[in-house]
Parts: sequence; structure tokens; C-alpha cells
Amino acid sequence: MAVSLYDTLTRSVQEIRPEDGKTLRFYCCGPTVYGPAHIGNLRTFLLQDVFRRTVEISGLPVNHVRNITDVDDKTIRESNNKGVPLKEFTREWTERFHRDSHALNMLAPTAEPAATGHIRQQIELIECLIDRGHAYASKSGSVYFRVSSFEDYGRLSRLREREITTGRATPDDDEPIDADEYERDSGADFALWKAHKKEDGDVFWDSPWGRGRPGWHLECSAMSMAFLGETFDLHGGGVDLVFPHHENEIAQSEACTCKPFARHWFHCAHLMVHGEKMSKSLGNLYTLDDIQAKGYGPMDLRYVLTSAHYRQQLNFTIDSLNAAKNALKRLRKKADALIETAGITREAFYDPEAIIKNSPEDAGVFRTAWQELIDDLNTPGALGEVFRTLGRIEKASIDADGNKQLAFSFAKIIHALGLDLHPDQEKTEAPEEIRKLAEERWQAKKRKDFARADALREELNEAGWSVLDRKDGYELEAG
RNA sequence: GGUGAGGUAGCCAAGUGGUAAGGCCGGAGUCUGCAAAACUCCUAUACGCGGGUUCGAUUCCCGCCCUCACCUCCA
Repeated sequence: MAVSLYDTLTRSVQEIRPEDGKTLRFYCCGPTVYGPAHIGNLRTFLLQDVFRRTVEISGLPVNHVRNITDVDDKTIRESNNKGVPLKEFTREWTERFHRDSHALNMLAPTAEPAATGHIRQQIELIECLIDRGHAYASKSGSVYFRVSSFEDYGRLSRLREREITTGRATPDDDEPIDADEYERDSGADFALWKAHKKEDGDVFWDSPWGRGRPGWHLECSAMSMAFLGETFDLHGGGVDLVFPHHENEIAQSEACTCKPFARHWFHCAHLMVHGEKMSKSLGNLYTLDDIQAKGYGPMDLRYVLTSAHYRQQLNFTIDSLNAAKNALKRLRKKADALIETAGITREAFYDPEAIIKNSPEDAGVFRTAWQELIDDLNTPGALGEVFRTLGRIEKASIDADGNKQLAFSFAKIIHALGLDLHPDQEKTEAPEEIRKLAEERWQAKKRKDFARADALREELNEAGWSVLDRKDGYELEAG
């Protein structure tokens, strides 16, 4: 059974099947590496990851390509501000992005091409477009795509009737028109190649039109086609990319190849924070580090970000992290119980091959959750069904073989959602004096000097540590 | 102004033409010197407003109110 998604192109839910019948070719617009990714960025990548995991655990391989935008206005500006060479600057943020992605249990893409690594392909694409009369070079050495030459322009974003020739957000916008506005034949035309400017410093490449750098939209066309072919199965990104980015990608690509570009489009809604748009000025732009500094784990964030449908704006709140933490704890308990009664290892529980081998195609008892997932990637629906199913199987006694199947069926859903129920718990080691106090309290407790024990507990609490008594011992926990 | 999405219990969030999943919170109990954890159980007459269609609408249609997003480089 194929996984379906809401396809922006047809505005309807479509089964996403590989054109070649073997491998799903999936391209995602990756991050612009000029700073840490915020939770909004991460949500999009996370849901793409859930989609890929769902497809793969259903038995279909995915060729997942996600680019790194390592040259554009922002990367150049910020690296200049920092006085760091562009390459070094973007490498650092790329590494940070990898760290965050890994922490969030996102599978690494099959390939992760960088824009600066594919200048030649981009120049070739421009040459093709000029040859075919879809692009023109300006006096200054920039190259623009002639939107009017591409009849289908606006199909994806449905803005054929829109006013797209002004180049301004609103008619009463008094902003002065950008200098290169005068270079274009039409305000709707967009840059394929940007002539070198002083601010660009040593960031430039030689081209048939002189020194310059590629325009933003171009890299995705060049790299997706280089890695996945002129036509591929699915292309994804945040909703904001529908126009102009994806619209322009289609125009550039199809004008050159005369073949359909992406067969389906997968867009993720934005998230809001505490009911407001996430923005720097509101001070509500969270990164993974911010979340962790508040005492939550990456999995808590992952749970929150998958707890709303991808086409729905998610209202992120700190409170929701608490809910996630507790819900995850319950899932972990259930997983432990299922793993134990099934007599399988924890490794097997997280091993995709073991899961595919040992779980029914429809996920057996968990079929309702699986159904939710493959039907337009309804992650909150799936989560709801998981809990409901868990509640129901509580009472039913099942034979050993059934238990095994049950555990792997559960594992299938958990794997698709990408939830690591057993993250390494990095326990902060308590300082010497804290440990001493805790030990003292334990001794006091043992000789039933409860007044003393409670006083010490209070003291430890004030120092920011809680004592959790166990059967025959105790643990210290920060916070 | 144009286009699109949405308004479901204290919070988050699915879903449906026949009176509505799930999670969190909350409450009770077991356990525990205390605290926590864990386990069990429980709770709420929640579907923005007004019309219409229908035997019946939260679900379809119309109008209104409100929120949010996009409209040239923001996932």
C-alpha cells in the first residue's frame, strides 16, 4: 500500500509511487547555513523525515536528496559581519545543522549536495535557458529568467491571475525599487545569475557572463536534476517556498528539459509560538539548544513537532514539551514491556530490517495507526491510535509468537515516527559536596533520623538537586 | 486588495452526515517515614455565530465574526 500525501500541484491527496517502480526519488530544499536552524525549520525537515521513514519501513527504498544552500545574500552578509571566509562560515553552520538533525533522530539524506559544489551544473542550466530563449543577460552581467516565455508559470501557486509584475508586496509600498529592477525586462523576471558586487568580496565564480554567483532558485533545479534526473517523484519544503522558489524551479527546469520536473509537491505548514508568529523581534525564535537549555530532550521536541498534522499550523508552546515528555515516558514503558514479553532485544526493536521481517505489512494490531500514517501522513492521528491500541492490548493475552509480532508492529509505527524511546540519558554528575550531602541524608534515613533526612533533602532541593529514593539506594537529579 | 488555511473540553490535537480519538493537566486509590517515581481507575453534556439542505450536521451549502499564512529570495 502506497503512502499518500496532499499534492500541492493537484491540490488533492495522491498516492506517492516511484515512477520507476523501484526507488522513490525525493528532493528537499535544505537549510541556508548562516545560523542555527530554528524549530520551524526543523519541523519541515522532521516531517520529511517521517515521510521517508514511513515509505522505507513499508519496504520501498527512498533516494532522499537534500541540499545545503551555502552561498546567498545572507551567508555572504553574515560571514562578512563575522570576518570569516564564507566557506569556513558555512561549514560551521552545516556541522551544527548535522548535529541538530542527528540529535533529533533524523536520517541523513542519501545525498546532501552544496550549492557551491555544483556551479558548473548551474551554469550549464543557464546556458540551456539562454539558448532556448528563456533567459537573457543584462548589461551588468546578471542573467534573468524571462517569466513571460514560460506559459505554465504560476501553475503550482495558482497565481496566473495575480499581479506578479510589480515586484512589490503591496501597491502602496514606497520602498525604492532595487537597482537591478531596471535591468530586467519585467519585474516578474528573476535572477539566474547575479553579477559580482563589491559586497560579495571574494565570493564569485567565472562564467560566460563574467564574474558572479548563482541565483537562489537555480541551485535546487540543477542539483535535483543532477542527482535524481530531469523528472523525479517528489519535491518538498515549507509552504513559503511554493512561491516564488518552487514556481521558479519548475520554470527553470521545464523550460530547459521540456519534461515534467517534480511529479508531486509536498509542503509543510509553518508553526507559531504561543499563538504568535515566530520571529526574532518577538524573541520567540527557538533553536534546539534553547529547548535543551530548558531541560527538554531532542525527542521531546520531535514528539511535539510531529503531534500536529503537517498541513496544519502547529502552535508550539513550552507546555507542550512537558506533555511530550510525559507521553514519551509512557511509550517507553510500553515498549519495554512489549520487548520483554516478546523476548526480543532492544536493538532488534529499532532495527528496520528486523521490523520489516517480523511485522505484518498492515502493522497487525496497530493497523489503525499505520493507516493514519500512510493516509496523508496523519501523525497526530497515528499517535492517538497507538495509545488507543496500547490500551486495548493491555488485557488481551497473546501467545509468544503473537507477542513478537505485536512488539515489531509497535516498533514499525515508532520507527516511522522516528521516536527514539531510549535516548542515552545523559545524567549530569552531581558535584562532590552534593553527593556528600546526599550520602549523609541516606545514612540519616537508614537510622530513621527522619528529621535530619528531611532537613538534608530540603538543603539539596535548594541547591537545585532532588533526591529520588529507590528500593535500596537513591538517585540524584538536577533541577 | 488577491489567494490559501483554520476556529473541537483548562492546554495541545485527530475525526465524522447519525450526538466526538488520543496526549497533557486535574482528581481518587495502591505503594512510600516524607517527597518523587510507578501502577490502577476516573472525570468533563468540547465542535466560533446566524441561517439553509436533511429524518438527522460538529461534519454539506450560504452569510457573518475572529485568527493565521503567502503575495520575489522566510522551512
